[in-house]
Amino acid sequence: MDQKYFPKKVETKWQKKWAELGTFEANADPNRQKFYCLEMLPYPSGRLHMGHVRNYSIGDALAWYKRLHGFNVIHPIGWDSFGQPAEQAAIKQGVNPREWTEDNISQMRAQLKTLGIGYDWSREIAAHRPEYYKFDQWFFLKMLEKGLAYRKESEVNWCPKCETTLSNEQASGGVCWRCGTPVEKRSRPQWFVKITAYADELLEGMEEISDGWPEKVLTMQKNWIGRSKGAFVNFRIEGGSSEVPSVRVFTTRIDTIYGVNAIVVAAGHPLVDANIDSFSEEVRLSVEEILTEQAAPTDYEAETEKKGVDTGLEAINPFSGERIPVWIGNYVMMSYGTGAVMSVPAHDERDFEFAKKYGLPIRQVISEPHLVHEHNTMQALALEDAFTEKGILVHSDDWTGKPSADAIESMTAFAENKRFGEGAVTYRLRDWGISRQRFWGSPIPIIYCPDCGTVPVPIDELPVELPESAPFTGVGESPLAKVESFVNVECPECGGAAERETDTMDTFVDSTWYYFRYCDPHNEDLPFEPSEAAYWMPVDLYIGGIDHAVMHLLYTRFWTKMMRDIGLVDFGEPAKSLLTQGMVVGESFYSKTKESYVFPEDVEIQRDSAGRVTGAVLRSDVTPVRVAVEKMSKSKHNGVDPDDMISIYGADAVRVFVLFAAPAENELVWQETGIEGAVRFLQRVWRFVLRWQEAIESASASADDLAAAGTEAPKNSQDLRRKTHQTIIRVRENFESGQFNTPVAALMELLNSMHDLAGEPEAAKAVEAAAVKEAIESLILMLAPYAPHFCEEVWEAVSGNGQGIVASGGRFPEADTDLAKDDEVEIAVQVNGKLRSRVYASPEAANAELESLALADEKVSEYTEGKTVVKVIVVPGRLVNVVVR
RNA sequence: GCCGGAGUGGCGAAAUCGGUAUACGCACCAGACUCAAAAUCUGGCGAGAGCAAUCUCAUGUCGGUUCGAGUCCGACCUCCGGCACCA
Repeated sequence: MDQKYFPKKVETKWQKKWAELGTFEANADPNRQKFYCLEMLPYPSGRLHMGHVRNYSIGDALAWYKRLHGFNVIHPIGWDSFGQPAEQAAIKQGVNPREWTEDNISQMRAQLKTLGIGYDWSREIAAHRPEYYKFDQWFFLKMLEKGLAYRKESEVNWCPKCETTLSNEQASGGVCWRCGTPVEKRSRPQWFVKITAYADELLEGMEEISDGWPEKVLTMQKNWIGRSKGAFVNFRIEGGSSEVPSVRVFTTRIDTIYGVNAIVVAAGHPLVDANIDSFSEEVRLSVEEILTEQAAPTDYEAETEKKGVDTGLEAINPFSGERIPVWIGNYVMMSYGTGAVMSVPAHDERDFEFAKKYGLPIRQVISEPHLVHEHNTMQALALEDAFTEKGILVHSDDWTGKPSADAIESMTAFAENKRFGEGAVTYRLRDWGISRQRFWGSPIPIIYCPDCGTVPVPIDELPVELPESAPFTGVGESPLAKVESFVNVECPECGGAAERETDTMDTFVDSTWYYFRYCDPHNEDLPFEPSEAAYWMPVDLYIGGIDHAVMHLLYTRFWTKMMRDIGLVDFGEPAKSLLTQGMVVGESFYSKTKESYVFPEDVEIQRDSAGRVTGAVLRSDVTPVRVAVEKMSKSKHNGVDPDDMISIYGADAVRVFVLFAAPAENELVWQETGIEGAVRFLQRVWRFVLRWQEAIESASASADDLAAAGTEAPKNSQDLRRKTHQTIIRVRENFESGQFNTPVAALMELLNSMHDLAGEPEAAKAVEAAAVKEAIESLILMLAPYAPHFCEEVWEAVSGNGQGIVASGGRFPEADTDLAKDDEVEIAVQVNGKLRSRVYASPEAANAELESLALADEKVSEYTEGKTVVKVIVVPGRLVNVVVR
């Protein structure tokens, strides 16, 4: 241990040692309890950003914590290395996507090693390598076999000028990213995976994981799946083409059917197609307008006004026999449900708005129970708003007077009997489209033969490898379609000339099962050996951004169930618990005059006397600058390069800071001054240990002697031991509940107490030195998850063992609850709920004792004098509240 | 627009079970050490009133439940995430 703390030196030393000793390599061992700590797979952009640092620091802290508890910890990493940026770089800069990706991975791997995250590098995987994507293809074929993969027509963003498919990002703002041409939607055949077959199971499985997953994530998934129980009802159409004699709607509220004032269909509904020639000019124009509007990429910001047009057709309400108009509305989507709805304005908000706008009749058929009588006598009541609750039916023939729930049941049965409808369950969830018209992804292993049709590539011919390169023009068909040697192939069935599928898979496919692959990363025959996965899986803690709450996490839950059904695993939920971390944000400065983001060093921040930011100006010309806190990015000049931070402050300080600064779930505002506090803390620990090193080495007192000294020990030592053991309890509790910021605060407090209570090492008695030794060792072991290099170095100095903390038997300290007990606690005394005084008592003091102590208190009598004590509430060990009148 | 969150000192935050609001850190102020500075150490630090003891107010806003609300309930405001081809 050097006289001064040199982070770089310590970190280099231990990173080398860890690699040599294989400290973080894990092997399945049925005799040991495993712990699977997983962080979300990064996209190899080339540079680590603070979000990564945060994600991996959290994971590594927990991995260390579990190792210190004797768990067999697996903590792997890999690369989500397929995807758009590599292909974008190929188009823009002419680089080879494979080389570009490999370079990025090398850079980021080096950065991760500098950070000292304890990964098992022998398990590293990368999605773009054939040995990995072979099994994307393998899974696809398995799903095809099971009927879980199928092809259908579906829309893509299309640039008519570049004649190419665009991602939503490339089509943002409704125009092509390269040429600015307005983007259209175009239909083409694409492959889908039947996630909807697992919709109910995805809902049911939530119960199993509800303890470990944030409720908000499960709620979001629940809403995304959007299960609704209801009924299909067919409405006969009068006066239209015989091609489409009726329209089917789905409703969850069949009980409101006597209030239907119209049928509203989507512009793309077959009824519209079938009758388009008989429609008036006005209707035809509206249809076209709505279709054009719906063909543009969705702009979520813009509020779409409800629009519609009466087709002139009529539908017959099968319950009442009433004739109602058929409308076309822009708020009805062909892709959702049946593409037609029954409009019940009195009981649905959207229908209400629509009816108000077009002056359609609004008839109330559900009433609040206490108003039923009025509704039976009056025809209708002018409604202010739609009444969407369930209630009692009115004006509904035989069903009048029935409660909604009963009516829904019997009306559905009636529709089934009369064969114009049936009960049904629908989902908002749609099947997962996995086709991408791109090069940089896993090829879909399908061959199209003019004679045999769609033929799967035989499983023993996998992988279908991507060619070395392709023409990357950004124009025309996917680059892969232009590589003849790839496209032209013999049909596996008839041997005739055939063509390969040139679409590749969505990169979400790669990330659905990567953490299963970590269990057995070099398997050539199977995605993983079931026995390996059986040991390591499921994941004990999965850590990643909240932005993945729905899609990735739903896909991967689905994939797990699919893998269970093909016999690879015997469970259906891949992760026991989930921690969603917040974003890392930084202050950004936008100059209105320059219309661009400017560098922080060019900005002068103005504050009021209290220190609040009131504004900012550009140093050069004193023009105003807008200050915001936004997600870090290069273009906003508010990013921080982790490498810079590490070289200035050291990896340990960076890690301590990101974990200390905010709870993992919160947004983290990057402030460089904060990290200096982290370094200062480490340096204080270093100096303290250095000062005491000699004294604690010569301290002969063992733990037993310490215990024997008991109450005979000097007060300072007793106080220090109490603080040490209280800290152990706190840190443990916090870790177990997923709090990573508060343990650091607790450790800082412990260090402060050590300073206050330790005294001078030269004058310390054996018992005192032993108490200090206990504090130091506990502190180091508890700090190791945050600052592993630092703690390894200090541990080596105090223990004399250079094999590393875990290998030399270092374990998380155990708390002695007796030692942690306070002699005396402060009890708050309130009068009528307001804090008036404090009394001191033993933590075990009985309620009656606390009550009399409180009532005897001078301050309390001041407030109770002349009044009657109505009630005294005592919370043991906390407070006494005297209620007077 | 739909779905899901979050708002506590100058700043990051703590209080996890309805029980002493502001632990810990940053910034700032004062002092010690120093020729000086840095580093380090000591002390102060929500707002207002008061010489002081102390009192009043304060957890986005408004209202409610309770002996007691940052915490529970209702309405609102602001900001953030997701919305199926960024990952």
